[in-house]
Amino acid sequence: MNVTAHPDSLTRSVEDYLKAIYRLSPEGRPASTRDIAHLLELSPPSVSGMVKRLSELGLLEHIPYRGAQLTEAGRSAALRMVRRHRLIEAYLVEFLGYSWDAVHAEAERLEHAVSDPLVERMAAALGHPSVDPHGDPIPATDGSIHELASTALADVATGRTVEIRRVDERDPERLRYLAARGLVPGGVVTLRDRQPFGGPVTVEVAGVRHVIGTELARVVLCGSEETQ
Amino acid sequence: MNVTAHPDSLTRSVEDYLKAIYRLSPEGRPASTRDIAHLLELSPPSVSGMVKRLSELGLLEHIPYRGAQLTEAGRSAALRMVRRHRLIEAYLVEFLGYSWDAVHAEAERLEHAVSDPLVERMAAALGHPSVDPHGDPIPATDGSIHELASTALADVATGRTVEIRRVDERDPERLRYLAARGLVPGGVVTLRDRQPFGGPVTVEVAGVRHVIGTELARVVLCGSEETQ
DNA sequence: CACGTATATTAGGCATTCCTAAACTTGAGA
DNA sequence: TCTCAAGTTTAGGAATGCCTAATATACGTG
Ligand SMILES: [Mn+2]
Ligand SMILES: [Mn+2]
Ligand SMILES: [Mn+2]
Ligand SMILES: [Mn+2]
Repeated sequence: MNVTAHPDSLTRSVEDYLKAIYRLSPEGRPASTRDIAHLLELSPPSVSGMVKRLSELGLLEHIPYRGAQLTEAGRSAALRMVRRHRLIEAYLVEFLGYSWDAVHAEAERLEHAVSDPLVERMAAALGHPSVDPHGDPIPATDGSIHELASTALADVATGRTVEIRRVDERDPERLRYLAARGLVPGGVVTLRDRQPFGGPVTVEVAGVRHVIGTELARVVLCGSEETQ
Repeated sequence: MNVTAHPDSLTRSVEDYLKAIYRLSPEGRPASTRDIAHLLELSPPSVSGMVKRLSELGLLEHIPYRGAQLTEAGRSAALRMVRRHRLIEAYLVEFLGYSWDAVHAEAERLEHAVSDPLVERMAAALGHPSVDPHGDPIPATDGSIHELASTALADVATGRTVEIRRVDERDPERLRYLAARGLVPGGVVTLRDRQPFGGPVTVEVAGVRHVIGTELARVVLCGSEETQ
């Protein structure tokens, strides 16, 4: 009803559900119970129950057996959490010596505990950055967000030179592996070889070649235009 | 049983109960249900129930109708929270431009969300301070804490000059009032007058006199030895 | 020592958030 | 069109953490 409703105090669970559903609805397509359950590491029945409650709260619309879709209120609450999460990550790297593989777990808890003023003080201390340490764009306070078009490293044409834009933040080991090879946002890579049948790609970074499996090459997103 | 038990994940509620009971047991004397309920703004039956659970968890000993007393495990968990709380307050003042009246509410939430490594990074950034912005001593990681003996401003002898050591942190308005008059830790005050029958005291700070009501003068703690 | 009040506990209930097992719906393929 | 597997929901239950109302205890006072 009240689209601009200020969700005075959503619980940690509710906030994480909204964030998950936001993440699973790139073009506003409804998110499935199964995918939400998988992302949050919960059972499908738990998700069914919560989705029902959130729809009663006006945070999402639910068509049984079809999926859940955020309302404007839900989307704005989700973006508020995404902003917090990414600014906290940036702050921890910039001011507390964290490495990019350790910040996600910390932010996942802190995002629910910080106040709005604290988030804005961190943003100011950082000079209002536009992306977090993984290259993910940071939504503005009004909920606007600039997603840059990007191509998975797995899909870059052979011979093409591209700039890495963002990397999936969730697996610390994967992040350490990538960082050790210069595969970080801003890094420039040239795709040298691609093996058929979903085989690995060979990339060149700062003159060094690395063979990267498909699964990994799918979570490294690159600028879709060549960067030279 | 396991005295050095690492409380792997106490809930926010449990952590706040332990902190409250620690605060209410200055010399290890048991804390009453009533006092715990008052400090946490909960009903006495809620406290009775939680105290029973915490004693089953080995975090405190409870003699029904008499009171609750922390075990070593409970005390160490409480001190861990106190360390977090006070370091967070110090960090917010030092690095994020917070004033001393705003940090308590923020720390009350953040203390449950930070990781041990983050707390230690904040401590290092601060140069391992010994007191927080309110003058409260910061326990070491091993749980040791140096409480300095102190006298309430309300009890300082007339004519005496003392240094302010610590101020109760809980009421932001009170903290602003005190700061505006120079009544902050490290501030030097001379007690000029005391009205009888629990009347106000007159103090001199940096050449200016202020009349301070008894209730207020009781939460301002001063060095028990003269400082000058 | 009995009484009454302050304090504490027990009884019973509700909201939240999770679970497993059972029942239901959907839709793709036989 | 029928079948059935995958996916979803409902049913039922547990833990946490809070509440109010009722009951029990402790202790100072007469
Ligand atoms: Mn989270
Ligand atoms: Mn990130
Ligand atoms: Mn707290
Ligand atoms: Mn403090």
